Amino acid sequence: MSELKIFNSLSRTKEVFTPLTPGHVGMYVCGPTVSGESHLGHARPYVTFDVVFRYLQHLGYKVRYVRNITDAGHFEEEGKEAEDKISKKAVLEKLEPMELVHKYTNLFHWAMQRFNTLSPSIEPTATGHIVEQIGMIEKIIADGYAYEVNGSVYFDVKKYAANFDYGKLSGRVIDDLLETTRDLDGQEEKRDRADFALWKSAAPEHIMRWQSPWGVGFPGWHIECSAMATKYLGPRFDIHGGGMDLQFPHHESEIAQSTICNHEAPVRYWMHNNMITVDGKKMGKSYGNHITFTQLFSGDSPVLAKAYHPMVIRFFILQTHYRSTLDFSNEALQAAERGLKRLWEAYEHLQKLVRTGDSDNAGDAALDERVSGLIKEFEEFMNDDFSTAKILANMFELVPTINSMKDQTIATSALSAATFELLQNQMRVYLEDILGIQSVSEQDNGKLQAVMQLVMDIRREARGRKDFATSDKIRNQLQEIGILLKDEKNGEMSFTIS
RNA sequence: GGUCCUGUGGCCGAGUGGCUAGGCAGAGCUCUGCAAAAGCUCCUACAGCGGUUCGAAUCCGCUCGGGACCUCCA
Repeated sequence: MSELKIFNSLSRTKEVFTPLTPGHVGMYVCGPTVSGESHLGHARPYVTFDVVFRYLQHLGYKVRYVRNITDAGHFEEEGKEAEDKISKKAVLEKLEPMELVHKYTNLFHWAMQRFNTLSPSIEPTATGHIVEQIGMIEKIIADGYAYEVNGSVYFDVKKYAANFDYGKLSGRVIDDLLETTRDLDGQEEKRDRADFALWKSAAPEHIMRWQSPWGVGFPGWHIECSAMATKYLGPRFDIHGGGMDLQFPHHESEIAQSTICNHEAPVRYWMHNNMITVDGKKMGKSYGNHITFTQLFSGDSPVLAKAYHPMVIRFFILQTHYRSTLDFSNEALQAAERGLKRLWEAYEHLQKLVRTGDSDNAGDAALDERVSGLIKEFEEFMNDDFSTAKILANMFELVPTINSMKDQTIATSALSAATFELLQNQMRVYLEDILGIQSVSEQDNGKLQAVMQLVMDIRREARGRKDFATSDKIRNQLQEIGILLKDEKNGEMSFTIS
C-alpha cells in the first residue's frame, strides 16, 4: 500500500503524511466571512477539503476538522476609513450585525449541505472567541513582539523577522515588503509599515465592539484563526488549508502570531487550493465576476446559460487537481453535467448488477486484469496529493465495461467474482464516500415510483401489441413533463427526471 | 516594480524524460418499431526559438502570451 503524500506549501514539495499523534489528525480550514453571500469561488476550498476530510477518515484516522465562521467583520486594516465591513452593511440594510451574520451563516450551511460536504467537527465563530483572542494578544505583548498605540495593538514584524523566518510560507522577503507596502492612512501609528494589527481601537460609530485591556475595539484580521486553531487543535497541528490568496498575508501572519504565543510553528502541512477563474481572471466579489450559490442553483444570472445542480459543481471541481486554476464557463459546466450523468447512471446500473456464472474465475482474463488494475489505482491516485481528476478518468474508463455488462454484451462472469465485487465496492467507496458524489435527480418518492411503474407497464403492453401510437404518446408526453423514458436492451424500461 | 505560478487537440482538463489520460463537442458504424441511451471506431495535441539527452509536453536558457500575491479576498 502506498503512503499518502501531501504537497506542503511550506516546503513546496510533496511529503509523506504522518500525523503528530498516531491515529489522529487535526485539520484547520479557513471558513467563510459571513458578511455576504458566498460564491462559486468559495466552493473550491470547501469541496477540496471535504474530500481531504473524507479520505483521511477512510484511511482510518480520527479527524478533528475545524472550520471557522468569520462573523466579527474584518475591518480594512489599512483602508481609508478603518471600518468594519459588517457594521457598514448592517446600517445599509437596517439590520443588526448579528442578524446579518445569522442570515448568511444559514445560507452558507444550506449551500454546503447541497454540495454534500460533511459538517466540520467544530465550527467556531470569531465573536465567540474574543476572550481567547485577547489572551493571545496579551501573551504576544508580554513576549515583546507587539506594542500598543492609542488603544490598538500591532504585531512587530521587523522584530519577528530578525529572529524567525517571516515570509517562509509565501516566499516573501521582508525588505521587499517594507518597500512595496503602499503609503496609506493609519500608518503613522505603526512602528513599521509591514506590521499588522492584532487589536484595533473602535471608533464610536463602530457597532461591533468589545472591551479589552487596551480599550473598546475589535480583533485584528488574522488573530481569530490562530486563537481558535490553538484552542481546538493545540499549539501544533497537522493540516491547515485555505485558498492560495490567503497565503500572504493571512497565513504568514498566523504563523508569526502562533509561533510567538506558543513557542513553536503551528502547522506541519500547509495546503492551498488554487482559484476559480472567469476568462482567466480570479473570481472575486471585488472583481464583479462572481456567481453566488443561489444564482448558480437557480440559473438566475445573465452569465449563466442555465441552472446547475450542486453535484455538477462538485464534480466540476473534482475533475481538476486542487492546485490548478479552474476556469468557469457555461460550456465547461455543461460538459461536466453530461459527464456526471453518464458516470452516475453507469454507477447505478453497476450497483444493481448481479454476477452470474458457474465459476468464480474470470471468463476474460485480460478484461479482468484491466478492470482490477484501474480500480487499484484509485488509492494510488488519492495518495498522490489527492488526484481526484485521475480517479474520475479511471472511472470513466470503466464505464463502457459496466454498460456492456448491463446490456449483456459482456457477461458479468467475464470478471472474476473477486474483481466484480471489488468493482462494485470500490466504485461505491470512492465515488460516494470519498468524492462525495450523490444522485443529481430529485429525491425518490415512493408514490412517484409506483405511478411510473404503472405507466411503464401500460407502455410495455402497448408495445407488445405493436400499438406504437400509444407507446410514443406516453414517451413523448412524459418527455414534455421532464421525464425521460428509456427502453433498455433487455426489454426493461427506466426513467430519469431532468 | 518585487516574488511566484502558468501556456496541452474545437472546448475543459490529467500528465512521474521513452509506453496515444479522461470528459464534452464532432464524424462513421452497430443495436433499436422509432427514439433516447449504450457499444465499437475515428479525430495523436503539447506557445515560439535554442540547448542537454540515444530519446523532451516533461529538464535548462531566451522570447512572447496569460495569471496570482504584494490591499479585503477561498
